[in-house]
Amino acid sequence: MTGGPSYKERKVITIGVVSELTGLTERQIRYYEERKLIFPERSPKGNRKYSFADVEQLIEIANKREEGVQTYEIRQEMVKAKRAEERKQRKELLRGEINARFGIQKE
Amino acid sequence: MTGGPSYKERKVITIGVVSELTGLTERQIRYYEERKLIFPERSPKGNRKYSFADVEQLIEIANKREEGVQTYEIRQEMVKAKRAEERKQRKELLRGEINARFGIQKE
DNA sequence: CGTGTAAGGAATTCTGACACG
DNA sequence: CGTGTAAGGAATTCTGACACG
Repeated sequence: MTGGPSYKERKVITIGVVSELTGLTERQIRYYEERKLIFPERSPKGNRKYSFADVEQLIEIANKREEGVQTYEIRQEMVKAKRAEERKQRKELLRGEINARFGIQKE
Repeated sequence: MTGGPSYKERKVITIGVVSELTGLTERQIRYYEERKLIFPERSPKGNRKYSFADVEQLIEIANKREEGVQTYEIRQEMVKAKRAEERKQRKELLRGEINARFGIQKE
């Protein structure tokens, strides 16, 4: 809990390197951003920077595209997964609060 | 044991980003390479690429430089540390071989 | 020794657009 | 829809060198 995001999440990789790592063209990578499938940060002067997690996400996207899945569908899956994740988070938070007030000694 | 070097060791970061991350100038970073304190890889077209481990190494170098330690001395420390590491490795390897031939059932 | 800087060139990245389908 | 490409400009990176000390 000290140094911020881990190596996997730090956004430090330029688009050219991401292209090498994923086999995708820069055009494709920028397009997937336009379709909200990937969210690079920007350097001070506006260059895109990606994390290893982004690279892995892009590889998954590439696989789905090869299977003929459209970017819109991939986007829907992502939104759905994200909502499920949030539900889980809220549930755990709630369980924690309940335990803090009533828990443990009760049973 | 599958996908090669981990996030920490993959050489994917360009010198400009390393400069931001470490606070060192590109000139300094290239000079420390000349003095064999750091070993970036090269992209197909010759651009330097660094790992997170390299970034951390550079931060340590920067700290030592601030204390007035010369690059030559830093280099010596690195060589020494590397040798100690190799000795440890050989020792473990040897122990493993001995165990494989004579170990365990003997006692 | 360690670092700054100006120099010139090559490679990178960016955006907006046209093309095909 | 998803991707290629040519266009023009701005920023990046590279090397070898001179400077100071």
